[in-house]
Amino acid sequence: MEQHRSRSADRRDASRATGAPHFVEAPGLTPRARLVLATASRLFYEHGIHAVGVDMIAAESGVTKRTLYNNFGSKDALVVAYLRRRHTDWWQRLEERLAGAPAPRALTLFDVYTEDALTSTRGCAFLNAAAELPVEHPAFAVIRAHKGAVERRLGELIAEDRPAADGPHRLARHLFLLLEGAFAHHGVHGRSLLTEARAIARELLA
Amino acid sequence: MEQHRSRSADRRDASRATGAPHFVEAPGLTPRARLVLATASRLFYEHGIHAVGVDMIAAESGVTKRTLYNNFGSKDALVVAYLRRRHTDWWQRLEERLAGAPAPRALTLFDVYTEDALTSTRGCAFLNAAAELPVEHPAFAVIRAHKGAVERRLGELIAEDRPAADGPHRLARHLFLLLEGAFAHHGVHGRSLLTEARAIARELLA
DNA sequence: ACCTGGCTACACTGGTCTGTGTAATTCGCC
DNA sequence: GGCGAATTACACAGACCAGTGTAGCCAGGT
Repeated sequence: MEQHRSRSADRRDASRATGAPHFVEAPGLTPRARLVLATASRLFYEHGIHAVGVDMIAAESGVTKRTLYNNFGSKDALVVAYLRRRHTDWWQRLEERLAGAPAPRALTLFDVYTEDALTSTRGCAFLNAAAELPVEHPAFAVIRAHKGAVERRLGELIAEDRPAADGPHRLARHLFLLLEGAFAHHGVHGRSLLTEARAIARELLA
Repeated sequence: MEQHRSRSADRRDASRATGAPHFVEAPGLTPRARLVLATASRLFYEHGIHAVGVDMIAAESGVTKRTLYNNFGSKDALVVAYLRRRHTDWWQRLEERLAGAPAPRALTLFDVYTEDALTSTRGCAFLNAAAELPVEHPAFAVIRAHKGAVERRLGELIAEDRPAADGPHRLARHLFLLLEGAFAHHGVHGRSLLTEARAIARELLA
């Protein structure tokens, strides 16, 4: 299970090493591979990882299973790619919104999360993946890295909003808990508490 | 898939109908059925529902697969029983703690959650189940009912702590988000933020 | 004209999944 | 002792699972 590196993975590494520009949208991926990854993302998120087989992904992509395996090597690797890409896409969107956002910019995090919540009823892809993957799974590190990055960025934004405030750490944690709680609730009830969480956060930041 | 009612399910209903006393510990369940349910609870929680097969549950219980199916009828029904029981057990424990708890009793919820978090690293069984089950699954209603009950109870406790406070609803939601966020985080990082969440909650209640 | 990399088509492996059929056996209870 | 319910032992079905092997097609670049 997953002993070889795929050709496109090698290609990606090569482009990184030579400093060639790589795009957020499918860095070094073959067109078919991009298709597969997009389909897998949709299905994994919508139905869960265990519930979606590689046959389904290939069929839904209009691609042979062979192509899938030539590009990603294993289902586990595809899951990693899914979450990695989900993170980079999300992060880029966050930074775009942050660029022109008014203070307190910490609220922008709530806005981006709210955007996500509007187009789905399955909550947070990373929380869901963590719930059904064993901690030894290579994708688990991606999940932890994502959540850690979000929490860290939130801390930075709060420190920037109130430069010499007492206990920015605690406030950051407080807001992070509100975010996670609202998103977790969204996964259960299909509707979000993010607007409420945002309102609470605004009061706390005032 | 799941068209018949098991004999023991009929028996349980009968005991309810006749007003016979039923215990929280396995109401009307056969000894073997109790064993199976206990094993299933442990395995489902530890490894996730999709990752655990009925063969594994039967083997781990030292019971034939036939016995499992004679008692529960289907895996789906076993999952429902798992979450139902998890709810009733947890609820009973909560009410016991609440009985002799000092004000503000809303904090007791955090204490019970913290207790749970001490003995595991996989977060909330209900959030995890919601993450990997389709919304049409019969167990999903159990999950929603559980979370709804917790949120409602929290509202009652807050209303009791501060009888005429302004916006008890909002405060209840605020504390609920803290709870859920802390437990979700626990599922990802294996360590809990519940002590921090409790500290924040105590300040909010003061 | 040739070569190469991406892709298709398709069969196939070995394993696991939920669920069933059946006959023999044990257990609790009257 | 005997009745009936619970359980065992075990084989089996049919679907699905991740993953592989192989041969050939096709397009772009040189």
